[in-house]
Order: sequence, then structure tokens, then C-alpha cells
Amino acid sequence: MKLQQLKYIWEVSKHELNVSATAESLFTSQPGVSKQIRLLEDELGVQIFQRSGKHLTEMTPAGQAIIQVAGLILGEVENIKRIAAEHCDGSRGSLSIATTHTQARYVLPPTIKKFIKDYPEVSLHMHQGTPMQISELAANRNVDFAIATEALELFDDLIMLPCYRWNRSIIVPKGHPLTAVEQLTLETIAEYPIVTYVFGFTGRSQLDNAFYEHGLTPKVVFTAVDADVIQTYVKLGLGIGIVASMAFDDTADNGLVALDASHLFDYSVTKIGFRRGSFLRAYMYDFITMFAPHLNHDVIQKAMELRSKEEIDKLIPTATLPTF
Amino acid sequence: MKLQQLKYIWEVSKHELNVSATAESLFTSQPGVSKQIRLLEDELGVQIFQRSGKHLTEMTPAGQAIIQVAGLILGEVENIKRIAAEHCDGSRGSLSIATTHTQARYVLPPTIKKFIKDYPEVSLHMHQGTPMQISELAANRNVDFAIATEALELFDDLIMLPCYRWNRSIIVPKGHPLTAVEQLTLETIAEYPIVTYVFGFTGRSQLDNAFYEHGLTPKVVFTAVDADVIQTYVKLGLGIGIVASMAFDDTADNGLVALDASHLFDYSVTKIGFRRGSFLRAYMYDFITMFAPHLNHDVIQKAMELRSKEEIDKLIPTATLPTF
DNA sequence: AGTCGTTACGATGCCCGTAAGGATA
DNA sequence: TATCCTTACGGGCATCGTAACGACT
Repeated sequence: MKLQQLKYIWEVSKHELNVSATAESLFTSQPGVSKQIRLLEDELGVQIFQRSGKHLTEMTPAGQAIIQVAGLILGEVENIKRIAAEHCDGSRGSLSIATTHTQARYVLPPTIKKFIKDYPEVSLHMHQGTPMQISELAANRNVDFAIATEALELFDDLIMLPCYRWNRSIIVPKGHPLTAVEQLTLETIAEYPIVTYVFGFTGRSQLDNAFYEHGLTPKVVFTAVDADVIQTYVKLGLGIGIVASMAFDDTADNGLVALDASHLFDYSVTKIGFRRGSFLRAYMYDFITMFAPHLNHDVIQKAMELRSKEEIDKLIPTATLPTF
Repeated sequence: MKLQQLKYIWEVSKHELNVSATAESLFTSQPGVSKQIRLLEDELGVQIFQRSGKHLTEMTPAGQAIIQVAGLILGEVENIKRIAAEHCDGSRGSLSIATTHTQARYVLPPTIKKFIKDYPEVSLHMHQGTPMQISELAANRNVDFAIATEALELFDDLIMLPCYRWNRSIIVPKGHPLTAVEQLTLETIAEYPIVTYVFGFTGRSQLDNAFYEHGLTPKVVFTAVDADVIQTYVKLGLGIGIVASMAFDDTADNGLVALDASHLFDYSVTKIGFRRGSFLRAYMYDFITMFAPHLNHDVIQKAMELRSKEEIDKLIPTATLPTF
């Protein structure tokens, strides 16, 4: 049994059982991958993949169990490399972060700036995608950290730490009738056409929930993944915007006004996630702490010991999170 | 990085940093081991072992961390093999047990007999040694199970499940004055020369404790690891014997009598231990259940989830154990 | 017809084992 | 002096990549 063989079967399982695609992503030849898989199967005496003719159709039960363990092994191999790098030169390395537009554009910049200043020798890589893609990248070890509000909890392999909570603002042009309303209600808002996030982004489901629970069906006339785009269309008069409060820049005079709506919607929680069992380099701990000061070295380590999301929530109660 | 390299550094760390001895135990050449270790160090960019001249003197801090993770990886590799074997042919395989003379001679035979009958295709290997050696064998993956009363708790890598509790009997020749005593006390016993186990075997420390707490110093005139030997010398009139109750065969008339002494000493608990995180084959679960019926599949799996000995004791309270 | 996995084959490169070298206790 | 790790060298073997083949969609 070789590490490469384990890597191959694991990667194949992450590439929809497409050996050609796997080989390409590993920068090697397809017959090589195919052969090593077969050699491993011969050595172990069990089929890992079910074949119909010359196509891999599914994993056998044994294969599923084996690939899961292979994933653990590959993670530990990664850890060894990190441990070595840490002891060799703690200030050098790389850090890959996958996140959504909202985080990358409005929340992360100060953290990134400080991080680059403190760790000039660490090369930083940002990946952007949907919450689902982000989580997958972290679960598949393509990135070190995933930062998002949604989808992270769908992956059991990820440890998620709550970073901060935030709520929404109603964005309207200056002089809009809503600016005169003293106490905003969902009913009032629901009378106007709404521009907000597409589903699956930036707490959209919690937004829908609020309306639903009040028996209201908002007239959503336009959606985007991006608060900039949303605000642009608000300016065009398409409707009122509902965006994350941190996405409104109140220093720039762009003809829009933000009305706080935190009493109308549940708070959303942005989390940082990484693969369970992964060894974190010193600068990785530091990055997390820069991003979320309550997540110091101790808290992170304690959270890594825990098994379930519930235990982590108990360790870091939502109510104690910093609010944006 | 290759699995073999990880195996090499791990084995070297288990052979007191002696590369020659390691190579021999792995049935390979010493320069080969040496070279692979150096290659790994080069690849990782850190020294794993500290060298003084041409001798390995100690592990570097990085090396300790790396070797620990390497141990995890090797365990998972073993698990993959077991998973494969289980799915290939669940009734074939091998089972290695390390235990003490007491267990092997007096306790295990019925279990072994039934096991061989139920699993004729599983080859069974018994190793005998001191409790310390037994624990080491299990921790170093030389055997699957360790069964003993002592020392298992010294190894953090081992999961120990309490199997049964037992106490001691006083062994005397027929007609000995003690047979006439109605209620045995420690004081009475301490008046006679005693023949019992050597220290570190079969609950000897609990025996000493009982006397010590009563301010008594027993006259131990002879010790052995083996109840047979002890009883032989009792028969010779060397003194009275104190042995585990299960080691006295009351069906054979050998001129000796056993007097129950369970009111005088604390109960001892015999445990079965195996490496934390190891995948157990179906017949391994079955073996445990045959040996200790309260340890069924469910209980074992629950116990494997737990982290500390305390949690396991809570899951399987001593008071609920079968008594010998 | 196109996509995909397997087989065949030649060359490169790695690993192993033997033998010799040098350092330590 | 004996033990022990490292370096050097040659033979064998596994792996990789190219090319051709056969199956399924």
C-alpha cells in the first residue's frame, strides 16, 4: 500500500469517479492512476469501485469505508508537512482562504492587511465562490479556511467556529418615504419591491424566514450575490435594498441611506471552518484571532477537541459574539 | 513522503533509537533504513532525530510530533487492511492476544475454545509476558488485544474495557489451623508466612495495600508469577498461599483448601485493552463478548467513542461487572 | 462518434543489499 | 575494541508516459 494509491482513490471519489479528470487534476497520466487503483484493490483483495464495463459506476461498501480512512491518512500526512514547516521556519508558509464576496469585500480587508504586515513571508491565496463551493474546497483540502455564513454546517468534516454576528439594513435612496417611518416593521417593508441576495447567499434564508413567519410574501424583484450590485439597482429605483449591515459604507455619499433592521430579522452568524483534525500553524491561529478576537489560541484548541456543533455552540455562545 | 519512511521513524522510536535493531526487526538492511530516514528529513526540511557523531541520541521536538502523527497514520493503514479483509472474507483472519499466565491458564481457556469453534478460519496467537510487556505489545501494534489486571492504564494509546472483577483466596493444606477460623482477618493471616505473586502481577499491589492500611507487614517468604507454582510451595509447607480465586481448582483433590478472602481485599478488575482508533473486525468484537458478555457490540463501540478512562468507568461501572 | 477505462511496452528512476569508512563509548 | 551510523556502488524492480484497444453512452 502506498500513499499515492490512497491519494488516488480519494481524489477519484472527489471527482465523481472520473479517473481521467482525476489524473488531469493530479498532473499525471490516466493509465497510471487506473493501474495504481487496481494494484491497491489486488493487494487488499477487495473491489473499491464498482465497474460496469469500463466505467466506474459507484463505490463498494468496503470502498467507502476505505476511502474515508484514506482521507484521514491524507489529512495526517498534511499535518506532518505542516509540523515540519512550522519547526523549520514558523514565519514562512502559505494560507488559502475560500470565502464569499461579502466577506472578501467588506469584512476581511482589515484582517488581511494586518496579516500581510505581520507575516510578510506567508503567501496568501483567496478563493471566491458560493457557500457550497467554499465548504467543499475546505473539506477537500484545497484551502485551509472557509469563511461563510451558510453551508459550512453541511460538512461533517469541518470544524466551524462562530466569528461574529450581523444583521441587515434597509437601503433606500435619500428622501424615500421609509426614512420618515419611526419604527420599521416587516409589514411596511413588504409593501415595497425588494432587491436583495440570491438564495443561498449571505443569510438569505433567514431573511425569507422572517417574512414567512409573519405571513408575508415579499415582492423580491431582483437578486444578486453582491451588495454592490444590489445597491446599484436600489439607486436605479428598482426597489428597496436589504443587505448585510457591514456592506453599507456610510462614509461614502452615494445618495443612499441605510436604515437599521436588526429588530426585524434574526441575527446571522459568520463562521470560519477548517478540516477536523488538521494541525494549524502558528500563523493560522493568528489569522483566526485577527479575524475574530474572541477566538484565541486556547479557545480554538478547546473547540478542536469537541465533537459536535452543539458543544462548540456551548463553548462559544452566540450571544457573546461581537456584533457588526 | 512514503509510508515506509513513516514506518521506519516510528519503529526506530520504539527501538530506543537503535537503527540496527530496527532494521533487523523489520527484516531489512540497516543502511536502507538509515537512508530512508535521511531522505524523509531532507524532504521535510527538519531533523527528526538528534545525532551526535554517528549515533542517534534523541528525538527533536519536531520529530516527536511527527512520529506521533506517523503512529496515527500507521494505525489507519492497519485499519484499511482490516476493513478490506473484513469485507473480503469476514470469517478469515488472525487474532493476537497478549496476556499474563493467570489469564491464559485459568480464565481464557473456555473463551478460546468457543472462539476456535466459532471461527475455525481465524488463526489465533497467544503471547505471554509481564503486564508491562503486554501493554507495550498492544500499544506497539504487535498484538490486537492485551488482557491484564495491571499496567494497561499506563498507556494512553490503549482503550481498556473492564471485563470482570475478582478477589483472592487463602490456600492452605487440609487440616491447617486457619480452616477452623470462622471469620478470617488480615491480622490472623499476617501471623503466617505467605506465598503469593511477585510485585506487578495479578493484583499484587492491591494485596499489599490491604495489609499496609491495617498497619501490618506480612511475612512474604516466596513469590512467583504463577498460581500453580505458588500452590506447589504451599503444599510443601512453605506457608499459606494468597492467589486469585479463579486460580484454585476445587474439583481436583490436591490436598489444599481455598478459603474465601474477598472480605479482606479490594476487588481487582481485569481489563482488555486495544489501541485507540483501531478498527475491530467482527470476530474481534465477538471475542470480547465471549470473554466478557456485558461487553456487547454496542457497549464496545460506545466506549471507543469516549476519551478518558473516567468516562469508560462511568459507562461500565465496576459494581456491575461479573464477579469471579 | 465521442468519452472513458484497460492493456501493452519501453525507459527512467528509485530502492534494496553488500561492502567499506569513520565516529563514539 | 566493539558497536553503530553513514556513504558508495551495482543490480533489480516498480512506476510513469505513450500508444493502441475495447466498451459504454
